[in-house]
Amino acid sequence: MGDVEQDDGQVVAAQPIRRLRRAERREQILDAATRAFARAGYNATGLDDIADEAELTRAMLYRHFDSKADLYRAVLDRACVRLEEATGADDFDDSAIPALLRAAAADPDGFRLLFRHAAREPDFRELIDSITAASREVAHRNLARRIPAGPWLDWAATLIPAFTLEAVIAWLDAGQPDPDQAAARISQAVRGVMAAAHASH
Amino acid sequence: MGDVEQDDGQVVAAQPIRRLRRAERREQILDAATRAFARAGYNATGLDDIADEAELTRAMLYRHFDSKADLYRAVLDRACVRLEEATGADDFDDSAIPALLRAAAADPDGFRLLFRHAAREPDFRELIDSITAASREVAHRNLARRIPAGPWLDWAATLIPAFTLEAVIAWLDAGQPDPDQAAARISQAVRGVMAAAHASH
DNA sequence: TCCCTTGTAGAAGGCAAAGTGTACATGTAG
DNA sequence: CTACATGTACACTTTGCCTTCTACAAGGGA
Repeated sequence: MGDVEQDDGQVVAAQPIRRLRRAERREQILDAATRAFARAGYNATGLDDIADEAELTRAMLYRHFDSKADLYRAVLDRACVRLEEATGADDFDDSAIPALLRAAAADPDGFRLLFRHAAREPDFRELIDSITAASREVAHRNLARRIPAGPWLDWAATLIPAFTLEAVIAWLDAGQPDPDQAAARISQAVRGVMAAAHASH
Repeated sequence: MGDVEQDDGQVVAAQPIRRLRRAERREQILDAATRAFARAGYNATGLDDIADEAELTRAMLYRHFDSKADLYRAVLDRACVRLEEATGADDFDDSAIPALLRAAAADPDGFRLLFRHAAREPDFRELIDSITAASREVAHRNLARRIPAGPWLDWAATLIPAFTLEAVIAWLDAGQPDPDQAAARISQAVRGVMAAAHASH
């Protein structure tokens, strides 16, 4: 029976127990964990929070993942894979920003989790560092055609990818208005930052 | 005696025990804690890490601070106060960015700690939120003269302060080259972002 | 119908790190 | 001189939370 005896002794009809196949349940847990972790990051999120979010018991989490860290890695990995699928090889051409917006809109919790939390967590940031390092490389190559080598080139190559991510997250926070306009505005803003970076002051 | 018997039985001259008055020692602990926390944030930094950094024992930390959280708050408070002193009322006029650069250069660990770590830590972000909220307010007011109310105004008002901080931190990471040029470049970049935000697309 | 898998509920274990206590050493103010 | 605040050293307790274990319930395919 799915019935439940409450504190006051009343017996009420509870939700019939939903049974899913392993793969489905796993995905559902990953979805819930992504939402839960996205709120406060790894440390501040207890397994109970995740279990509640997934409407499951803590025990079930351990039937699908070896540990909290394992679950977190699975969450981050999935978010990374989705991001890479959505953005392609990330060549930083004009199609990159619309692709990034699509990816963020398709999985906003995962996106925020990756760049707002995981990027600052010592035990996990390596996963994200590979992405940001690659972006910096690409930006560095592209900017090197206009900006002479030196600290300002390094500065711009670090700043522009970081700025782009901030702009995308701010767009999510603003309610995802008009993706096409967003892409145009962010692209223009990036050009503005580039201009400032290679101006002679 | 400041001498110390080592594992191998040898007795060597140790550092003479440095005794400081309470206020001095407190400041020294805050300095060390700022450095230690700045590396990895609150959770990933143990009291032993801080004690090592300060060249003291854990017990001493408790003579100056009630708890780890108390110490962290003291560190953040001091960083906030220094920041506010260095930037003045933060009116976001043209003097704001040079002031921000001065503040960051004067206390780079504190600056990074505030905006890279504390801003994402649920138990402590309230301290930083007041700063970022105020910046957003100011930006919102200034931008409202050019950008019609709506999601794009909100987007720009969130993004521009965040971008400015990213730019300052990237400048720290690049080795703090030429503060005057940095201010000019960041100001120009901000104008570029503003232009993109209020363009009609 | 039978039985395996998925599921609940909750107690108990274990471990890392915070927090406390005690004993003792020593520079410095009074 | 001497008393106290500052300091070391280190063992101990507490706590929070991950992790494991046990006992039982129930859906659903063979």
